[in-house]
Amino acid sequence: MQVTPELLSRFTLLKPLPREALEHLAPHAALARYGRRAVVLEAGAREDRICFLFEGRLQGVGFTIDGREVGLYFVEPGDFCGELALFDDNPQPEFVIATTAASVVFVARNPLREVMLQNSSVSNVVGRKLAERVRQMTVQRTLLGLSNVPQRVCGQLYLLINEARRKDDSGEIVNPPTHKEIAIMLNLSRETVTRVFQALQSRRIIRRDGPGRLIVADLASLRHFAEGEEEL
Amino acid sequence: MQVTPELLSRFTLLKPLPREALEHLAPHAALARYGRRAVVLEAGAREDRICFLFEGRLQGVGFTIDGREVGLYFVEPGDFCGELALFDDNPQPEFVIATTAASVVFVARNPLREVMLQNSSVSNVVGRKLAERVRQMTVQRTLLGLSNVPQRVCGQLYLLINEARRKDDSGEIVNPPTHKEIAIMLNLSRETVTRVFQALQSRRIIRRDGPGRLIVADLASLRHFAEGEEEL
DNA sequence: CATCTATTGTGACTCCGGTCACGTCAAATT
DNA sequence: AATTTGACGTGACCGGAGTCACAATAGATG
Repeated sequence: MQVTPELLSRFTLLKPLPREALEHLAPHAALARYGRRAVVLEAGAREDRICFLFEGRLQGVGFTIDGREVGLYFVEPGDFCGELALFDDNPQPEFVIATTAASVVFVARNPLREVMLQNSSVSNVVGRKLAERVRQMTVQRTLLGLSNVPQRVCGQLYLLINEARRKDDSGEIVNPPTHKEIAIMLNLSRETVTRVFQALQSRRIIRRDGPGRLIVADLASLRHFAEGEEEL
Repeated sequence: MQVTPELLSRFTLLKPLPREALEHLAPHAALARYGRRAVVLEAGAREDRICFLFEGRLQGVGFTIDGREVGLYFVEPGDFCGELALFDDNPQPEFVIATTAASVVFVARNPLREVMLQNSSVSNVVGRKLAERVRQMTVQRTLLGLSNVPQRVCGQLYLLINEARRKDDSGEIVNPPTHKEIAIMLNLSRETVTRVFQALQSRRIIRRDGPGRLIVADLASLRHFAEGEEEL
């Protein structure tokens, strides 16, 4: 499907690009839709395109030798993934899977790489974004160091809100990940996540609102638990 | 202390640089020595220099809210750290600590950034290196997904050998990390790591050789355990 | 509407790694 | 040489998360 420069400019990464660069990229971009659980990027493959998420939610997923799933990161609308292909020709290290129905824009690697190299301000943006991902991974890894498991879950929830947008004292997460998807991010079993969610719901800290919305009613309390100032 | 272009060119990152670039950088470089446990880079600080490790071993370390140490990565001689400062002005996300006495070369951020931007082949190299770090973190995170703990330790040992150099069927690790330093990489207690090491030693798979050398006598067996084909 | 499938909810049991409390040992420091 | 320090070694105990099994939903799908 045809992609317009306007569509491309709606992504924060591409927004600062000059008009001409966007027009150069548009012919090499394509829109795609995926159903829940579909594989968007394949691990081990030499992907020749970068994936920009328009709507839905993606998750980077790895697999241990014994077949256990490992959650690496979530991709929120407006963000992108598979950007390692811009830097070298090594294969994509992890799978990227749609956790909900999702629509994405693929941009071919080489044209984007050209734009990046020609325009130094652009390579700055891409580099910054990659650096940001490293920071994100560092935070996520640090979460795993928490020995108190409910604390870990609260911390993850808190991160999820920040990745979306956070209002004053409450937040909502659209297309929230399933318990299992959260569990693999935190090296926990699905049941444990369920139990923590139950505890949070009974304390009116979180609440489900229909199918695709999770509402954090009491963000302050959530942060308390995430920071270990109070035990669940 | 004064640093020569020759010294700089001994680092794999800087090796491909043209002579003139190295001469441009040399005046902005300084050699430094650190004792064991010294802090080389400070978390939260806006470090204005990149750290190249000449000899010794460094470890990236984070801290959880409850004060627990989290091991993020090891830095081997020839490698570097603190490179995020090349991409943006955000603070260094984690501490970097010398796990052994170490000598490092600091290169000021701005001159290196200039060299990187002027010479597109250089920014390629730096970008590749950052991408490689993301892959490394992904592998490390995947290790944590293993439910079998001895397997996790063997996998880490195997990574440590690869980061150094690996010979046919045995390898050695100079300046091996302490049990505690390995433990925080794997979300384990120091005692657990000790017990696994004991098991590996009694099976003649690993062996200590003096203070600063750990010898992997049977690399094939180590890999077996790392891949879960045999249980410890 | 009926059926099927995936997600969520919940209890019981087990086990294994953390914690604690030591002891040992080697290396650095005085 | 004596002392101190930090790393390594090891046992006993215990708690808590994984696992298993199953029920109850809720969404998809025909």
